[in-house]
Amino acid sequence: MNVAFNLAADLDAALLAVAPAAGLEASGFAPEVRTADARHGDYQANGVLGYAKARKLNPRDIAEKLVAALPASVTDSYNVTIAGPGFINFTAKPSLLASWLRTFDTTAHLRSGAGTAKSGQTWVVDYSSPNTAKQMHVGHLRSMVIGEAICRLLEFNGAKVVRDNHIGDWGTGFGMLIWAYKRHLDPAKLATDPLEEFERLYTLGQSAAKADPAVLDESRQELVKLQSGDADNLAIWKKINDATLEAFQQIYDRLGIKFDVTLGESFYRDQVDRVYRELTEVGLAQESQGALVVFHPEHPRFKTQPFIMRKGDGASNYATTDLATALYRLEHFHADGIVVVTDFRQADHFEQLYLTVRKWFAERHYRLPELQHVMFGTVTGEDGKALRTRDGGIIKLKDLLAEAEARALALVNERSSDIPAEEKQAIAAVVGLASVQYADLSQNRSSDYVFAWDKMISLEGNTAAYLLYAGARIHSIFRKLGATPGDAATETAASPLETPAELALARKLVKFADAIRLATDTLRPHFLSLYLYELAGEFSGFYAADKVAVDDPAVRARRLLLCARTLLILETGLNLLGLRTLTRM
RNA sequence: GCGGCCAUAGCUCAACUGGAUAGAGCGCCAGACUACGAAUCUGGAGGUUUGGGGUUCGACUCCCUAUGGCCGCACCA
Repeated sequence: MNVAFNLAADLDAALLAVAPAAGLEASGFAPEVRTADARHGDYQANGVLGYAKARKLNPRDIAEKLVAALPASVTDSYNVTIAGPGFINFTAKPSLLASWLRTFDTTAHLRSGAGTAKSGQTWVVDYSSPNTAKQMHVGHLRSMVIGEAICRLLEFNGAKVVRDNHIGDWGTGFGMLIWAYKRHLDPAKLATDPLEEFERLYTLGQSAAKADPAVLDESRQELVKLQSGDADNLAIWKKINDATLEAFQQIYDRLGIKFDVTLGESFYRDQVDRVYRELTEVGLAQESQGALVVFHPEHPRFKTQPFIMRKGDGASNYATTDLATALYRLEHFHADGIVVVTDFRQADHFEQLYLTVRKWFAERHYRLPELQHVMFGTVTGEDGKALRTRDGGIIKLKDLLAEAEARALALVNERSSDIPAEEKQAIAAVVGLASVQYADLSQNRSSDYVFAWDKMISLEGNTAAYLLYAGARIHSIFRKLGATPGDAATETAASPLETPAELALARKLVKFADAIRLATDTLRPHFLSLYLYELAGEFSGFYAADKVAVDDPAVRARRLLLCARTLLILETGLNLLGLRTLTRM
């Protein structure tokens, strides 16, 4: 039997194919097959309701005609019923579930099943993108964690992904920083902890500029000098950037993030003139109060709120570099899609940017890639305000990760006394980091999220530890029985799935495809997280209900097959989210 | 002032972008280890989806409105 990876898409296509035979106008009919509440079956088609409504027809009649026209390939695999006002419900038969599980038996096979959705496409994903000369703090975490998960999802769907760290290394802040560097540098501190020193200088420059307009003016001039190639300022700038990037790399290594390119704002410095020229030529840019700006007359707000692409003093800003960046991603990477992962406060900026890019590219007949601003909410403390240390300071990311590991270690020590100390340390590193990542990924990215250690590493509920534990338990079964996950000789001996818990688990497993599709289409990894949590729950139920280590070899074999596939999908899914997994904990 | 986002169980969050009786976890109550790992599982209680209108076969979801919160708005990113 030839089984589709995505059963819902397969059913959708089947319904569409028989629509003409059932007397429907195929052009106006979308089957709308989606996963269903388990009470109703595995999949449901809702499309006849809308179709019938638009034509004032009886939806149940239409549903009946469609079902009658379905080919044997569908009716052999599903129990099909019509319910309510005209829902068509599909319940997969055990034979179909078994075929799917036998077909998608390795990560490579899962990948080839999923990898058709975006094959041949190139996506540039712009994430992390911190400003240099500052330490990474907790606010930088979401972009990294969500961005990496999105990269992996896109790759799994067959896209070529370019991970681009679009660092902020060319902004106004550098004017103040260079101003302070020239006057207040402490060489001893520069040698011992450069980032602390840059941060001190930056803060110093910032407050000096705020207090004294003359300093502000001098800072601006430092920036203009830098941007026009002044050798001294460039040398200082380079020193700052090199030291900062080195420090960032330690965090990236820890999170398992590897950028393909690090093209910060400074990379585009010699491309901004083309942006000024083209946008002026096509009539989008205009002078206003000394600056070069873009208005969007059709937009309620942006008709008066300018998109400033060159400042009054002649310096570029992030609008300029972002415009140049969009062009570069099209021309150099041939991007079909561009994803920028930043917090929601930049929503206005990206709306203006994309409006401008669309008009600009249309005027010049450039191909327009799909432009996505993936935004996310604020990380808050339990008081609902932005997360801070107890004394009101900013939480440094390296401290936060260290605390996660320490808390995880305390827990491993408490729960797993029989594991050697060095392995406990390694386990704690995985659990600690995964908990922090998963807390972010399990939640809809657009809402703010409350950072609470206890909920994050508490091991109960929708947490990384719960998922890792499910995996560790499966590994433990195979260890105990001396079996290997996915072993072909074992699996050929498997008898048909039978018990309610076996079937429920199998039903959940085949829906991996739907979770992947949903998470990728919406660029929202939490749909995958939620699925994995439900899968782990389904496995725990199965584990409690049906013993794997039974004497009957055929029963044992089919349960081992279920264990192996659960493990495969669980680990594949967690890896797609950017988490590492464990064999015991 | 203009605009954006948000408001779901006591708490933290889901609800597949308009589908069927709004679901989980924590907490609470009651159970399950001579069981392949109890970091687990099985039940139970808990809701006028912030209030009020509207759109339609159907609304947490779309529109209007009120309230409350977060955020952005001329040279920071």
